[in-house]
Amino acid sequence: MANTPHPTAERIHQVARRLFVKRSYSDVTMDDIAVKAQITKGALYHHFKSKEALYLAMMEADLSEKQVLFNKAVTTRGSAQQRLEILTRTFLDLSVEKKRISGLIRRDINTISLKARTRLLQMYQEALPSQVQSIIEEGIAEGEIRPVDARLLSFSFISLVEHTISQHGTRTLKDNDEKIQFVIGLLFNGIAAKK
Amino acid sequence: MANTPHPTAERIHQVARRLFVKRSYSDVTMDDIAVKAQITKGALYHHFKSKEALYLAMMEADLSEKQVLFNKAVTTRGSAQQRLEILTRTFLDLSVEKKRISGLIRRDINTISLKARTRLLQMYQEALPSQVQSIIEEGIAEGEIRPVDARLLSFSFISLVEHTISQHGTRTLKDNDEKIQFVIGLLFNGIAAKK
DNA sequence: TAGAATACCGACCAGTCGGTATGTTATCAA
DNA sequence: TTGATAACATACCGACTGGTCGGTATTCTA
Repeated sequence: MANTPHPTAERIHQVARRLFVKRSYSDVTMDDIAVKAQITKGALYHHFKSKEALYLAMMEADLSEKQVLFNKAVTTRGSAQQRLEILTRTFLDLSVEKKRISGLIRRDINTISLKARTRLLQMYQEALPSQVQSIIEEGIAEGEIRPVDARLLSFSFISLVEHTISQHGTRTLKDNDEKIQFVIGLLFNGIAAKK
Repeated sequence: MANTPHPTAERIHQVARRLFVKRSYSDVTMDDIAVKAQITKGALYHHFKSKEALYLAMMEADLSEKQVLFNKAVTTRGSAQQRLEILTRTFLDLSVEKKRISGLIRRDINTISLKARTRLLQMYQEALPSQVQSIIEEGIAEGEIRPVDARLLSFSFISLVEHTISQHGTRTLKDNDEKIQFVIGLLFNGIAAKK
C-alpha cells in the first residue's frame, strides 16, 4: 500500500521533504509545496487529502526505508560495537536531507493530531531507537556492555550521532570515519583520560 | 535594562513561557497568551511591541538567569567531573518548565527573524554550551579528560542531560542523583564493561 | 472511438492571526 | 483640581491558510 509509483506524488514528496526539513510543520504552507512542485493546489489535494496526510506519508516513506536499511546492521554478526559502527555508517551515508529528517519528529510532534502523532512515534521507534536498543541489549547480555537502561541509551546515542551532522560537527569532524570514531569512542569509553 | 518589574509583564512572561514550552512558536497565538494572562490583546501589545519581541524577552530573561546560575558551577574549585556534576544538579533543580525551555531554541530557531535568531543563539551559547565547554577545556588542560573537541562535546552533553528529563528518562531514573550518575558516568567512562 | 476514470486547474471560501486605531480608565505629580 | 501619561479595553483590518468545488485536459479501456 505504501508504494507511490506516481511521478507527481513522488515529486510532491521530494519537495515536501526539502521544505519540512528547513521549516517547521506550521511554517510550510500547502501553497509553498504546490509552487515548488510546479503544480496547483488542486492537484496537490488530489494526491493528498490533507496537509497532515502528506506530512505523514512523507515521513512514513522515509522511516520505512530507514527501518530496512538499519536492520541490516542489527542482523549482522559481530560485536555490539561493530554493529553500532555499521548502523552509524549507514546513517551517515544517507543524503544530507535524509539525515536531517529524523530530527523533525521531535520538533513537529506536538503540532499534529494525536492519531498521527501516535502513528509517527511508533514508526520512528521501530526504525531507529528500537534497532539501536536491540544491539545494546545484546551487548549487555554478552557482557560487552555494562548494564544500563538500553532504551534511554539508544535515544542518547541517536542524539549524539545527530550532533555530528550539525554545523559545528561537520566543521570539526571532517569525514564519516572521524564522526564514527568520535561517536563510538565516546559511547564506549567516555572522555576520562587513560590512567 | 532587562528588568521587568511590572506585574502584568511578569504574568505575560509566565503565561508565554508555559505556552511556548507546550507548543511551537507558530502554534502559540497572541490571543492565546492574552486570554491565559487574563488581559486583552491591546494590553498585551502595550507591553510588548510584537510577538517576536515577547518571545525574545521571555527567552532572554530565562537565559540570563541560567547564565548566572551555571556560572557558579564553572567558578567552583574542584575537578571537571565535580563541577559538571554541580552544573547538572543546578539544571535538574530547576522547575520542570524552566528545564524544558532550553530545548525550545533548536525547535523554534528557524521560525524567527535572522536578527532575533543571532541574538538568541548568542545568549544561549553564553548561558549553557560555553560554560560546559570551559569546564571541559580545563579538564583537558589538567589531564583529567582526554583531548576531544570541547565544543561538540558540550552540545552532546547538554542533549544527554535533556534526555534524562524526557518522559522515559524520568520513568527510568527516579531522582536527580540517579540522573546525574547516569549522565556523568556515561560521559566519563562510557558503556564498555570493565575489563 | 465512445466514454469513463484520472489528473489537474484556478477561483473561491471561511476562518485565523499578527498587528493597529481609537477610546476609556487608573495613577500621580504639580 | 487638573492634566498628562501609563495601562488597559474594544473593534477592526488585511494578509494568509487549509481546504473546496466546478470544470477541463489527458489517459486508459472496452
